[in-house]
Amino acid sequence: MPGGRPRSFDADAALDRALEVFWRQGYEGTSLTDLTTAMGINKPSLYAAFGNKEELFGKVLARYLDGPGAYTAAALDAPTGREVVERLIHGAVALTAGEDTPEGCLCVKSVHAGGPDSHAVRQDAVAVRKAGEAALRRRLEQADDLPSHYEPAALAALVHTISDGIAVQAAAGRGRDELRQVADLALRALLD
Amino acid sequence: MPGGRPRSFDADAALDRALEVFWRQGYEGTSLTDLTTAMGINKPSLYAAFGNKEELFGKVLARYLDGPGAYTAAALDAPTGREVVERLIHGAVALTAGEDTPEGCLCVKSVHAGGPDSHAVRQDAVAVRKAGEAALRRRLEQADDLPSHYEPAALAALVHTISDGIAVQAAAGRGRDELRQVADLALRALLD
DNA sequence: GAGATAACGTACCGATAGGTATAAAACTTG
DNA sequence: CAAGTTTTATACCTATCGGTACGTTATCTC
Repeated sequence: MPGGRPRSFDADAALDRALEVFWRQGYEGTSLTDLTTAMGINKPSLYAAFGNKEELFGKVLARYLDGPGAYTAAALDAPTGREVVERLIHGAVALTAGEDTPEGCLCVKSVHAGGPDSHAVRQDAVAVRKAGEAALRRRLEQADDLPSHYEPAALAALVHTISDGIAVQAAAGRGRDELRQVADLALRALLD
Repeated sequence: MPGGRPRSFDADAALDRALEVFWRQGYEGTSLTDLTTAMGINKPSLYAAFGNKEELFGKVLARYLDGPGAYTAAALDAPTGREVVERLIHGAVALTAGEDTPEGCLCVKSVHAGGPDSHAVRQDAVAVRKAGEAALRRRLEQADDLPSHYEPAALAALVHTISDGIAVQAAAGRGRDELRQVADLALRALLD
């Protein structure tokens, strides 16, 4: 009883194209025409496969976390607390100033979508960020190699903050090499 | 020979209203209707007094730097390098998590306007940021009380990065009290 | 008070926003 | 091959976008 015309595009590949557009231009700066052009499909196909713009963004955000942003979860598997922090900070540079991807961080960009129609999108981004920081805090609670004056929650917040700063710097055009120096200096200040 | 009907609104006050809207909603998230409503004037008056949306934003950005953002220049007058850094970081918290102003930083938000029509605005914000950091670097070059392993340029970049991170955190909803703790912890890591 | 000047309010402009109705096309199942 | 199903492409919808033409109103100068 199924049947029907098969779709002529790869949904995952199309989602990746949508990710790149949203990542580069932000939610508000991206039109449906931008999306359909980049994805190589037309609007009815987009709506049938992904829902409206807001829902598509939700799926793109999930893919972002699962792909380019996966380092944040992976970093928590490092053996020591210091190494967790190092991986997060270096990972932020690699992500936000990567050579084959747009500059900046999709999540940070989305937090700054302030228009009336972007409320849900901003909330999504905020929720993702909060969950990530909570996971980092829990991981740091189990580390015993960090300078003793750090409370895990406070250190998690600070690492998150520095990571955000790196994303802004990348979005504002600072290059990868310079950004790596900033990251190394931050790590020395934090961990030495 | 002058004459003519006098304008029925205070241009400076209107600019302040425009500032608040842009600050809260970002450049792309703000429509002319949002602006005229907040400013209490209609479109022809807006265009006659401030030019188009892009030019208005330029004037708003200048006013932002001269008003809420003036602490960045004022901080450079502090007697010691340490105090300069402290004022900048604490000032970032006060600015981005102030109780009577929108959360976040207009300049950081504007950097994240990624749409095709926002190119000039993003460039403006980037230029302002670059100038600010250069001024900070020059000030730090003349400080002799900072930990000796800091190069002024690198420290300026790191302080700027942390300041950006604070702005993102504020935009993402972290409250003032928590943010102050983050700032204090960052200062201890940087300067102790 | 008569002109000249400039800001005002309204009503409008083309372009584009996000989103959909409709019908042709491409497949699976019987 | 015919029926049923789903995707495709085109063409269109309303609302709003940034921006402006135009006639009215208020002021200054003479």
